[in-house]
Amino acid sequence: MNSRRIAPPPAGKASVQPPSPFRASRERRRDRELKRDAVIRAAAREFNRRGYHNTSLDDIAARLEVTKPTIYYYVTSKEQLLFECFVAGVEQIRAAFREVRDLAVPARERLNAVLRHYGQAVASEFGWCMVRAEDQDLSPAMSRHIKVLKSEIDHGIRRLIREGVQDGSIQPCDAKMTAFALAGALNWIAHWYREDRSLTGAQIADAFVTIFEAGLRPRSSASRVSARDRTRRRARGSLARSSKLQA
Amino acid sequence: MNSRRIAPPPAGKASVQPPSPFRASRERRRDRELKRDAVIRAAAREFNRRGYHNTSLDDIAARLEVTKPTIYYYVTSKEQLLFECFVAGVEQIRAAFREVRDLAVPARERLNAVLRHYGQAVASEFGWCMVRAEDQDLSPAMSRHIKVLKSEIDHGIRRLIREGVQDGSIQPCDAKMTAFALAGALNWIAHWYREDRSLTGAQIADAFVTIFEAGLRPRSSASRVSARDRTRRRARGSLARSSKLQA
DNA sequence: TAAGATGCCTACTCATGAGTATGATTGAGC
DNA sequence: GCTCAATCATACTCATGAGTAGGCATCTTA
Repeated sequence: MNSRRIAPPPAGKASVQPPSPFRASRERRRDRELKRDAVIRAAAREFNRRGYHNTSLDDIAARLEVTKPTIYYYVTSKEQLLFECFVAGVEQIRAAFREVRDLAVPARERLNAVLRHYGQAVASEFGWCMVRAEDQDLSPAMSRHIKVLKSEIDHGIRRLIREGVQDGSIQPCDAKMTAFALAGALNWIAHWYREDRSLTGAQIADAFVTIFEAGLRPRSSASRVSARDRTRRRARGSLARSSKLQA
Repeated sequence: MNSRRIAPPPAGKASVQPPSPFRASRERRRDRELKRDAVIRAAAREFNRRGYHNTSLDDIAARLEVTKPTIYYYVTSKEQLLFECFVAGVEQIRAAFREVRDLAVPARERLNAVLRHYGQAVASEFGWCMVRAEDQDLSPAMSRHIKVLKSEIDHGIRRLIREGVQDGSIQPCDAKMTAFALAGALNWIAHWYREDRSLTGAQIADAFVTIFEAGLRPRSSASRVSARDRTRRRARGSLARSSKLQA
């Protein structure tokens, strides 16, 4: 419920292990905000590594080389920790919407810009919390708050899609389902990006936008040769059987 | 580790509350398999409702109108319960691959068929478990097993994409990223389908396949009017600013 | 109808982890 | 140097929930 917001992660590659500001110097220095941010960021990292329920506050504290009560000095509960991580991630996406709102370009380009930022946010250190924060893990109040934020983003995407259909820059489609598909593909990055970090968040986002734009079906220019002619005939296949796949 | 597999859910709309076979009749009947399936299905439902960690075995037992030790009579641990739910979901997708393998149709159509089954599986009662089963919640052995199954499906999709690019039925693209995007969009159904059940799993899957096929950019036939001409000019926008969105 | 075998329950153990009471230590301002 | 507030640690409490020990019915089979 704190209105402060975590700054986006420092530029450059994901820092491997940022030094804890707690043990930075022997004297206890008084930079509360800095330390609070460090607590939340450490929590995000641990949640990302081991999941919310499998991470104890002792784990997070150990990461920061402090003890559990110190965490509680900066935050009121474990739940709030998750919530703050969530908000930090979502805020990056909200910023993308604001940045794009007044641009004089077709809606599809504005949508692409938002999706690019979206993808990068999901690949950030807060991505996991943003995407996996379950209503079930949070109190009703926080759950409601999160739902509102999520819904806001969802409707922002739908609106851009509708505008794109209107201005002709986007293929006519069901805005709701399309928004679900786009957001889902991007959200899912948080699941596999931990294992496979061969690309940066920006590269992934770009690749996804390219895929969304083009679609699977070949464009006229690319389908000079009839697809049917090149189809491999298969041994035991039958076209009759294929009909039931449409059911 | 049990090799038995749960049958796909009974046809028709999602049954609201199937009667517990435990209290079906006064006499204790000896249909072990049936009851075991009921245990796993009940677990899937509760995990779906409240999440894995927020569901106690007492909850699941209560659902079945039995007590916790009864659960342990059919299953060795909570972890195994999650694992069985996962496998039950994944098996539906594996079946789709088998069914499609020998069809003599372009790869894009085979891919579409798989994606349709995929979407329906994710919208099924086992969808949540299949999609949200985290490695972190499971023992190393089961985690490995799950990763193998997931990877199998992932590579199956990639293969179909590559075949489609080869036979000309699919737009040239990065098979790995495209597979991630498709699977992600479909997996995400498990997240929102609990709240919004206005469509059936099959309808959602169809809608998604349509979206994937078409892509966002209008097809030649649909873009008779230049997009640029229809673009709304916006008050405070500037094209100069838009350049930084590409960064 | 006696003797297992099967199915299920009552009543526990026990580890884990969130959150707290209390007090020690340090720095800032006077 | 003294005082107070900010900062952090030691050492707890306490609820929860996974898993188990042991026993009582009920059914099957001879």
